[in-house]
Amino acid sequence: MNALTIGKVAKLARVGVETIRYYEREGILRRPSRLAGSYREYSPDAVNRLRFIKRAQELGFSLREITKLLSLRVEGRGACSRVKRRAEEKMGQIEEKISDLKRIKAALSRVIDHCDRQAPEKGCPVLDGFYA
Amino acid sequence: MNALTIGKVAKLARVGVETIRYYEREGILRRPSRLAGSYREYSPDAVNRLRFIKRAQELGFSLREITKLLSLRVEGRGACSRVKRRAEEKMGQIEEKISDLKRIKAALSRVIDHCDRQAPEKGCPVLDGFYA
DNA sequence: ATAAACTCCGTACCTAAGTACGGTGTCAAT
DNA sequence: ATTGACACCGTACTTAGGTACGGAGTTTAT
Repeated sequence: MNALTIGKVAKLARVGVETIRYYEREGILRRPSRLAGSYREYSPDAVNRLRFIKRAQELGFSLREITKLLSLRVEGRGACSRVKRRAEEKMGQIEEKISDLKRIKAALSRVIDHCDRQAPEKGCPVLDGFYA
Repeated sequence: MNALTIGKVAKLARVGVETIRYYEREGILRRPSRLAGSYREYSPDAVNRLRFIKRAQELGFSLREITKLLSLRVEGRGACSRVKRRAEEKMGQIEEKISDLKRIKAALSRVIDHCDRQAPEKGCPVLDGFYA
């Protein structure tokens, strides 16, 4: 049999098998169909979903937030305005993240610049740039 | 006495007093000087440092990473190239975070757009946009 | 000068997010 | 048909990052 079993998904998404089972228990991943022998069988989408989850965590979102983020879609009438509001809210947050990251980036670039001109730096350049 | 005690710093930085003591134990915050009565006394910088730490956590950095980030400064000779290399590395990471956040943002904006035109969405628009 | 509010310290406890264990069942290759 | 790799499940353990507790000392306000 040549199915996408949990181990293969884990390897492709670079996560542990136990992590996948954990996500399933927590309702972050839908429970997959089962093969004859009771093994889990995944669709290739599961790999992307896992990769997204991992990356989103590195971007500072909790599993709870990620779950909500991934479920943002328009389904059925009435859901629309609610979904839209949540999407807009999240977009705002993300814009703030981007702008703070840019500030840290700019601060780092000042550090590098000071390095280049061998000017000894006093204080904390990274911090100094952040609350300017 | 009108000193910046731990409670005031905590309030200004919107963190708990216990968090500050925890950061001190973990070496993330330098141990402050003490007043006569053995109370901790902070400089106003401590507040900014704490705010930075909190924000950086929300941007997906661990306390360990944040500590290293905050210590990136040129001090003494020889340190320069090492500092520069680390700063450049971190800048790369940050650029990747920014670009992934932008992709999520674009995906959200597609969700909102679909909402506006009442077009029912199939699949997962957020996810679909991420691995395009 | 006494109470309320704040701080001290050490230790214990908590939550999120995994990670490991151990005994059993399944599959693929020899 | 046996062996090795993989999967099943439930439960227990771990790590990061706090948060709470409790008894004692200090400061501030009344």
